[in-house]
Amino acid sequence: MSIKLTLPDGSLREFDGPVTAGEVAASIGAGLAKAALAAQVDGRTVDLDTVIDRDARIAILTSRQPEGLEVLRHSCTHLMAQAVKRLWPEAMLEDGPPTEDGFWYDIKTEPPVSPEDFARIEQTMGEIAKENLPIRRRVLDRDEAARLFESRGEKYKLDLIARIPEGDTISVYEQGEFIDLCRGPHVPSTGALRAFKLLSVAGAYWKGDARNDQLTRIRGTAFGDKKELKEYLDLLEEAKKRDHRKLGRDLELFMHHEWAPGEAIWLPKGNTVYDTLSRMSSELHRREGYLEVFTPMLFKKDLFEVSGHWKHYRDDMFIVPGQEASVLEAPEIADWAGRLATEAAGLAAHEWDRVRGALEQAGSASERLSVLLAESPTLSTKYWNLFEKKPGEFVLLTGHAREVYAIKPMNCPSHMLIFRDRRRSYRELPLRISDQGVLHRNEDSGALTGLTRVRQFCQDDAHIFLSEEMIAEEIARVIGMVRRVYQPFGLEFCRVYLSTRPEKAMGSKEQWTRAEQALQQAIEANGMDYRINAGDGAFYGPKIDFIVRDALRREYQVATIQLDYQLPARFELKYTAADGSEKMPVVVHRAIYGSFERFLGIVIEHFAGAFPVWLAPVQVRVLSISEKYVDYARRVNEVLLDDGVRSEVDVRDDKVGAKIREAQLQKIPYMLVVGEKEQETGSVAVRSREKGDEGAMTLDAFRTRIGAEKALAF
RNA sequence: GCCAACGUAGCUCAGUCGGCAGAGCAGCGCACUCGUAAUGCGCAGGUCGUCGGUUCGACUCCGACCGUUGGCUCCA
Repeated sequence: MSIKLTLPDGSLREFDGPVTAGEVAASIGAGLAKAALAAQVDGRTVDLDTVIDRDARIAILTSRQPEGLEVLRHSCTHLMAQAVKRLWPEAMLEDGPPTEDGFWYDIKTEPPVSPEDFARIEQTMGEIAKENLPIRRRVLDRDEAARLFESRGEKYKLDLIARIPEGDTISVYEQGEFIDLCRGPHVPSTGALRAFKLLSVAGAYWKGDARNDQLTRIRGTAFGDKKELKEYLDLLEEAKKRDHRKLGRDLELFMHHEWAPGEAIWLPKGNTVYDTLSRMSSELHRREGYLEVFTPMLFKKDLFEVSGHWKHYRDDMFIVPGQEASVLEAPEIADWAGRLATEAAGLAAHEWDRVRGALEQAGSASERLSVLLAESPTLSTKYWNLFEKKPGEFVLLTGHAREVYAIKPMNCPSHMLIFRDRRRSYRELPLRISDQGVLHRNEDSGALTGLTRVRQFCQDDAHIFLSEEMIAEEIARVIGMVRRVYQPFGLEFCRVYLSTRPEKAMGSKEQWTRAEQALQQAIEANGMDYRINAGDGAFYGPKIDFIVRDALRREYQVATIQLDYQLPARFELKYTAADGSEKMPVVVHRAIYGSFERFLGIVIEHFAGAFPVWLAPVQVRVLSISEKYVDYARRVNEVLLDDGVRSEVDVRDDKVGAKIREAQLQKIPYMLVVGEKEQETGSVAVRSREKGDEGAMTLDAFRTRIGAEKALAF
């Protein structure tokens, strides 16, 4: 019986009988056989020793294909686990998958593995690789598997086995003394693993639950060869150099303070960049028919009760108790303790006796006040507005107890109020309301990082009120805007995700289907590459997320467009249709930068702090060669300032080399060196950040040049 | 919020066994008046994150808290 295999290039290979994937690789070429790590048979990734006994499409995987690299990394995490078991025989393994850029394994050791152990582990990994142990797959039944891992004391593995669905094949992979429960596939032997590196450790909970055991997640990465590994490690180095937190400090863009955790303090230069982004965005939105508004930061909680945030989002909101309560400081506590003690002396005898008895046990003013309020019903009734909230903390209510306010975490609720402010006509739709208001979200302390995750931020936010028929066209417009916004930054578009109806969703299935189709239509009209995230939509509507890639090819989710059927219903929004009937609009939430803070963080790293002229906080620095030319340098600076150029002047007593060095480190796009020659001819010697010395030109010529380059980019 | 590590001058980082707090850069002053990535000399700079405990004595050991970082969870 002959077997016909189709290769990826379409060519056909015939074999006399069943063959392994490895044999197919060998029949194609010795080089391929050597590089082969696994194979794909009819789209399924399998081990090289898998026997193929029928006609199929086959592709041999090496570390060049993403699928091959994934197999390599998966095997590498086994290699690491084996090394850890050799060094810590009592170590227990949990789970160890490959990831997008490496792998990790959750391991329980006592004490936990630390980065100091990496060198030893890597060395042992190298030894095991050198032993070139064959990696073999075995299929076990459930009981055999359970007995095997039971005997090895791998209690987490027993749990994994128990969670494998009934009927699924249970397989283990064996290399030397090491056996791991694994679906596979894997590389043929440990010798195929040559280029790997351990990177970090972090705590991880068993099954991701804080109540469970704390495991150590050891992360590492692996590549097909040492060169690729080095390139990746260099990329990590480069990313570290570009870290927006470091550049933010070095370039004096923003700062943080422990008294404002999660909130950036924008320094003059950072504020200039921020403001530039903001102005560009406002201008674009104006041209696109958006109406910008300015709305309160503080609302009574009633607004959020209507919007649903009070119920669903309260934990993430900052609540402001109006003027209703104040916590007493020590002197006030002493005051109140004294005042109430005086009054207590005039109480009825039976009450006073009890209070006096307890007072004798009390030491501090805080304890005395606590006793007075607890033991005397008369006093605690009279001073109902004073009470002990927790031991030692006294709260004084000063009135208006019902007026609780909250700081807005999103703009949408206030925009609902704007729509509802008067009767709306179909002629006004789509009504586009934009808002760069300040938002606060009380993010978990452990989640905060630089500008990436903050508690205070602004968005280039807008809400579009429209009818259902308008959705496809309007979304297409928004997508057009999104592309336009990223273009000047040089951020590369990768793809979009369309997230569809989740399990728990509001609104009818038909309505969702219509909405999803409208979004899909808009995406296709823009000719964009997209993937569907089934069931990942918000409960109130489907959404589109945009992914971009920066200069280091790192991917970020930035813009988002979400359809919402819930808020219009909650706020009972309506407009008068052409036929005189009343209809409920649909709302589109959309942001393009997303948050200014996060976007700026991405942009800082993307440009490595070397902003293009139109975005640079300082566009020009004029450098005087010596004291004699200070006046001329100042005049040049004035002229540029009058032109609207962000220029400054360095007239310190320092060598020009030192001034250049400093301006270069500050990543200022243009340095204008002025000395005797320039002063005499009314010119400037131009040095650009990228090209270095460009020679002299007249000041007017430079003004023309910088004028063109500083124009806002969209 | 949870786990771990970290917190010393504005920044980057030393600081031995518990015994007087250190460097480079930045800053300030003076001299030099300079032509494309660091001129020289000098001065100043510290509640060693905060509070408490142990000790004759704490930057150092212990505890709590605050903050940062990495991860988890969350969010999207």
